[in-house]
Parts: sequence; structure tokens; C-alpha cells
Amino acid sequence: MGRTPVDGQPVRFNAFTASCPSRRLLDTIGDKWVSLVIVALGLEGRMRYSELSARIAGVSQKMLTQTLRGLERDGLLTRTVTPSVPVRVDYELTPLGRSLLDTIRHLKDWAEAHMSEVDDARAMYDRKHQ
Amino acid sequence: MGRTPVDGQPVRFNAFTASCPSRRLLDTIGDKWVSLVIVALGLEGRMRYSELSARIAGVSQKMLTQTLRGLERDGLLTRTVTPSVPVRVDYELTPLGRSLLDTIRHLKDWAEAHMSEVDDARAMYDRKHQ
DNA sequence: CTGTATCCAAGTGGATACTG
DNA sequence: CAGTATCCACTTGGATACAG
Repeated sequence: MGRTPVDGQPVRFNAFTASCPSRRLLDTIGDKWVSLVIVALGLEGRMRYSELSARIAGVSQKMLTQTLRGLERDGLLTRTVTPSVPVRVDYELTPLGRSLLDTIRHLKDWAEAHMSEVDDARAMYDRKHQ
Repeated sequence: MGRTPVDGQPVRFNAFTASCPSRRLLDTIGDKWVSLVIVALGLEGRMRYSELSARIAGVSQKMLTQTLRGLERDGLLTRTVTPSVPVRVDYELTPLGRSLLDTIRHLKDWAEAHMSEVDDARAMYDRKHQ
């Protein structure tokens, strides 16, 4: 999200720099299912695949698995396989995942406090522009 | 992001409910260019279209205009046209936009503090899984 | 139960050309 | 200068079928 200039050159924001941590975080939590998974695990502590699937309305198997794999890879949750028959798999937030949950709660707070103002602004804009 | 149950039924997260403020906020700031525009305007206060275009690397005219229109519609910034020749257009955050900037800064703080841990987790995951 | 693999429709966004 | 309009390549994600 823009690097601090060290050479006196003007700052130029660059969404493409792989080194931009903010961009990467936004790409992660901007994903449709990521925050839902994190919030669900934050509330329940530990959940099975089937519980997550039931809890998150509309998610397909493909997207739930893909989301969980990505979050596991990022160190935000752990995946525990119990080799019973049938197999049981549990997911749980890591400390890193729980700290991200706090950040997501800030977003949630802003959203719940201010999205109605956004709605009002939209209604007014749409009225003005037909 | 899940509604509080009022009838004793289990909570079910639903990313589709238009009424979910968190989902809508995430959709907004998850957009590739939105946060870059907001942060740029937060830093500079007021900027012309051409200044934004120069400041944000890689943005196309189409996407910059589209992003600015969306943010104007949401009441997050104002658009001021000065009918000179050639025309001059300035963009500036509204108070609502500045309050969102604060929230974005929280994200930025988490990202700068923890994305290196995510990198480490990814490296370890990729090593384990070939 | 917990996935994996494949197909494909819809959405996203860059490039290019043109305009008040 | 500050856009608008159009085309199209690429990505995203749901549906479906299959598997350990």
C-alpha cells in the first residue's frame, strides 16, 4: 500500500508489489468465504468439516476445501485428521488466526456502525443521477 | 456475517444476505483499487484525477473512474468539478471516508506486524507438501 | 465423512479507441 | 484533462461426478 520513500522520490502506491503486506491481507480476507470461516471458528473454537459446511450457508465443497487449505497454508488454522472410519477432520484457529479475528472484528464494528450511512449516500446518489 | 439468533435456532452464516454489513464492507475494501484510493486521499487530502492516476501504479482509466464513482456513490469521497478549460476535477474524502481510513489503518497494522509469520507458515507448508 | 477432478457460465478488469 | 464505450482474455466459483 505504498512504501515509505527512502530516497526522496515521490511515493507511488503499487498494488502489484508482492512485498505489500496490506495488499496481501486484503486479498486474503476479501475472499468471499475466508472471514466467514474465521468468524465461525472464532465462535465455536473447533469445528469439523461438516459442521463448517452446515454453518456457512451457500458454500460449495470445492470452495470450503479451497478456503480451508489456504488458511492452513497461511498458518491461520490447523487441520487435524482423526483416522477413524469414517475419517474425522477438525479445524481450529491458531494464535495467529485469533489475532486476525480481532482485526476482522474491527471491520465488523465499522460496518455495523456506518453501513447505514453508506446506504443513505447511495440512495441520494441514485436519486440525483436518475 | 451471521445474525444473532432471536428464536433459538442455530446461527447460520450467510454471505448472501444483502443485509450483512460486514460482507458489504469486505466486498468494498477487498476491491483491488479502493483502499489505494482511500489511503492516497487520506495522505494528500485532495487530489485531481490525474494525480491519483499518477500516484496509483498500474490502475487503468476505466478502473480508476469506476472506483471513484463507486466511492462517491457510497458517500466516502466527494467529486468537485471546476468548469475551467480544460476541466479540473478534485476528489476528497468525506468524514465517513476518513473514518473508514482509520479502519483500513488497523488492517495495515496487522498486516505489517504479522504477514511475515504468514510467509513463514507458507514456506513450511510448501516444504511439507513438496 | 472428507475430500478431488473436471467442466463451464458469469464476472472482472486491462487495452484500445474515441469525446466534451 | 477527465472521462466513456467496446472488446476480449483471464479468473472465479458453482455444479457435477467420483474416490479414499
